[in-house]
Amino acid sequence: MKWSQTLIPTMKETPNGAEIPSHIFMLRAGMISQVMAGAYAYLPLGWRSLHKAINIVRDEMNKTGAVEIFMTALAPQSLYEQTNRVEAFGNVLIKSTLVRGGAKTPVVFCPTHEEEVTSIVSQYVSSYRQLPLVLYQIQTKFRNEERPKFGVLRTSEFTMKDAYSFNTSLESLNESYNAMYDAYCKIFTRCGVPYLPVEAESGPIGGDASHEFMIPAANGEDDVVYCPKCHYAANVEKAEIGETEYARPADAVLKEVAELPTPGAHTIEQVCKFLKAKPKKVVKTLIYDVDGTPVAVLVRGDCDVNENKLRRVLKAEKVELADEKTIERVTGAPVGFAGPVGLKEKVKLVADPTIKEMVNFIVGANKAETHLVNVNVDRDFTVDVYGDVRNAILGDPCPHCHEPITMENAIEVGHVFKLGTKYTEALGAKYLDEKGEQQTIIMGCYGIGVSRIIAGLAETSHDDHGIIWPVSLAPYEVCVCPVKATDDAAMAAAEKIVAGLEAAGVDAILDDRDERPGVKFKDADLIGFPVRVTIGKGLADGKVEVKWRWEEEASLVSVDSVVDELVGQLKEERDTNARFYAAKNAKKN
RNA sequence: CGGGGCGUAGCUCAGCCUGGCUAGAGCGCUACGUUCGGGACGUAGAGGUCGCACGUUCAAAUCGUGUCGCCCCGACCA
Repeated sequence: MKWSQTLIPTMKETPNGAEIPSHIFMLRAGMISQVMAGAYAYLPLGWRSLHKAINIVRDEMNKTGAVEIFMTALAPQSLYEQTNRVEAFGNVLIKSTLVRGGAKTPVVFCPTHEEEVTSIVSQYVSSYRQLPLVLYQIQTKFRNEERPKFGVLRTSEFTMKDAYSFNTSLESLNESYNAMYDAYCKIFTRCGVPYLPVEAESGPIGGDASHEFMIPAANGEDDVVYCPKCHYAANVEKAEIGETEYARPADAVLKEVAELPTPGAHTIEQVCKFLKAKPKKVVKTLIYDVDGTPVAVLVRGDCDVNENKLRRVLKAEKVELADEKTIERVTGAPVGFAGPVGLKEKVKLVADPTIKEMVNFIVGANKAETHLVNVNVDRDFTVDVYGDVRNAILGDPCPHCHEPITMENAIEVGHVFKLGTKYTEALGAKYLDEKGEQQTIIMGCYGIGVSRIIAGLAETSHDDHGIIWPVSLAPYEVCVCPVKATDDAAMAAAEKIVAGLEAAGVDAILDDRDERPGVKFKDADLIGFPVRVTIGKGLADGKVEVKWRWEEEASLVSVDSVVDELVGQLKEERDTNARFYAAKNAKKN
């Protein structure tokens, strides 16, 4: 391919609005173009890279025995009503109406395909002999994000690989799950992205066990808990906190409770500012509605309540923050001044055990514009239930080895779930077993945000000059760059090299632009082609220059052997990313 | 949906506060010439309903109101 015949609109300056490396470089390298908030068109280079990721995903899926299908992006809303997910998805679901003649059909843009695939399977699978079956597709998903951001990392429309396993037993489900888990590890390794599988909440999709695949990155939106000693890793939403004995220091002096006016201070931040205290000295009291009954939940000021954990601790169905009315009724005060001491209405007190070791802390007074100081648990109030009801924070004990955990930001790129029978039950996907008895199919589902792999790579693999693509995802593997476009001998040599590479199945691009060398080099670095072959003065001696993007030094290679040499090196690199990873590790040390 | 910022040429921005000549710069683009190993230079050009609407005014890119769009923080989110 000749540079002059494709469309590569590189930019010298950072477009207004791009703030994180992946967004900045993908725009500047001319890979993507914004259409509206949360929607990007892939230009030739971006599309090529996305396609390579898709092919790697497809290859590994096929190797597991999964079978590719292609479902519709548009589905009747009624399908989602059967599983109650129109309500569950809420505003995330993009709805529309088809008008045909006088008839109107409500439809949705599919945010995922459990319903559709299950409906298909229920139609055509009826015997245990047809199972297990794993179907997958690679397709555009639509989710109305309330706040799309960070370029291609969070969009309303994105490319996803979604796979669904249909099993007859939990053992079979585990096999499918493990096969997917292993395939995901291979996929991310082949794509050159760092990844960390972590334990995860299964969220509104439902089901039991689940793991997320995370790319550790400073701009990631998820927080991951990691134990450096035993390697326990979990999403902060899920991470358990190791059990520890919390107790007040033996020499603690408990002061007298005092009531202090705190006008206008109804958030932790405001209270702290007002009383000149740290959030660690405050205990937050949140009133929750737990299956219709109000419950007070206590955590330290710098911690967040985790509703999933709370639900499990209380063995409840539904947990949500109580409304204003309930809070006022329970506390006798407006929102923001709730405290455990002297609640107007007797409610259950649930607390994080961390508060046991707190001395003379601050709580709301259940009275407008007032807080209590020097409050101590057991002396001033008693807790009904202690439990792990908050998100882990840096330094909490690991649930397995009790070492202090670390936290990092990460980008979610994959998620595997054991779904169970939630969808097959709702949509009547059943089969007859060996005994001729009717059974409900057991399901698993497995997703990869393919477009996020590309953004995640750019986010984790770049330098000041631009992106550093591994061979496996690079839009072109080799950029052949004659220093002078007007030099006929150089151009002829370049064309021959490109033709040779292409004939051997290497993706090569010829920078045939009549630009000054500096411009070409800068563009090549910005886009991040793994190999640049420079044809300049050395050609007189029969030499060209081969420079790998992530290596400092270029090497001189004979113009006659450069094609063979590169074909060999690239073949190996495509499969292993060995040079790429070696350079990354070298940089780390 | 709350808070903040921005909207002037393909891109990055100045001009707006304090209204007034033909609305500017750099990059990019076109032509010609000189250059040619890390974003060259000269000359000549093309390119703009100043996001949109209404209002104030003799006069609006500039002031006011409204609206739309984009970005960031928060809430939200398989």
